[in-house]
Amino acid sequence: MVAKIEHKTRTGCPVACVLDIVGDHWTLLVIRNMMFLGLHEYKDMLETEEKISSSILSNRLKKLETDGLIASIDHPESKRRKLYYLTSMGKDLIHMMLEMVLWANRNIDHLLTIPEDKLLLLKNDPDKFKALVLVQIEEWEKEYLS
Amino acid sequence: MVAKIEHKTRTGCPVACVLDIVGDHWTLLVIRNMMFLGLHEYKDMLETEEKISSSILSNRLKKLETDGLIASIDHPESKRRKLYYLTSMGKDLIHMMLEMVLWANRNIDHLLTIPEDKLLLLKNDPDKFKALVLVQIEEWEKEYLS
DNA sequence: TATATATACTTCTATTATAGAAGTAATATG
DNA sequence: CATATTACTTCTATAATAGAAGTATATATA
Repeated sequence: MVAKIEHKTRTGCPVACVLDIVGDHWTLLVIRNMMFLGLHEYKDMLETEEKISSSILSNRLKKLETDGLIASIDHPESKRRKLYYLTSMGKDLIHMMLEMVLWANRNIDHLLTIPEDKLLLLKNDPDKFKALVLVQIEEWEKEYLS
Repeated sequence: MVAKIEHKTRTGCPVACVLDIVGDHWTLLVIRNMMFLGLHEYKDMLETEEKISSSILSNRLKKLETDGLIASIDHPESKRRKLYYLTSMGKDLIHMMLEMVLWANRNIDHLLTIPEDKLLLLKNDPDKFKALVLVQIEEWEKEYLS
């Protein structure tokens, strides 16, 4: 039996509910770290180019865990390290994340600096891109989650 | 010739860029007002159930206009009223918005209070749902934008 | 014409969130 | 045993937010 997770939401509007969970400057970047950059550790997320502050990262990881989008385990090689990973709820954000990226590609192309080939695959075959991302996640899971 | 709009973004990561434009508690609710609720006036947006404050609404409408996601005209019937509407860039957010709603439907269903029939259409035929939303927007445009 | 009201804001203030620096406790490495 | 690494927490200055109140202009009503 799984305890029902409590979210505080402003209203029952799905847009408002989603924003109450991931609607801030940092939460979706943490998700990006795990989903697209394959990061699983605190120290690695601290070092991403957006320079998230230690307190915010800690705070967001906790909220994401409380909200059920991520989970964590001890690193098998060290007790002082933790591994964070996406739950099915977190992984399911891939569709929304991809639409964000595609919107950016269509509308603010000039601001982006991701590699051309990645962008092309994303654009021409978003489903394949999703599948590739999910395969990478699964491979990590096979290795670290028994 | 159209002036290039300047956005300040943390980095060239598409996720970070999109978050710099719409990544806060209120911006996407304003978009929702215009996209799904068919609202076009300040006063109507003030009265939505999330109870946005006047200063935040004003602030977000300005930022959205600066960022090129919405535009505004005087109300044809009254000079003291303004009509806000989505630009093509704003309308193009529909794909992302829909994925947000679908994620909510799949993962936090118990928190939502939108009508069952709307949810069913959304779920079973998201493309039709999108088309309907866009048709409504186009009808408004035909009436108010020459 | 004078007065009241509507609309789209702006201003003010208290509270909350954020960023950045520094500190801490537990573990691991040399 | 000394030093370093990791995952935080704590502190503080700055910025953002919410809510109440005020303002300017346009329109409606007596």
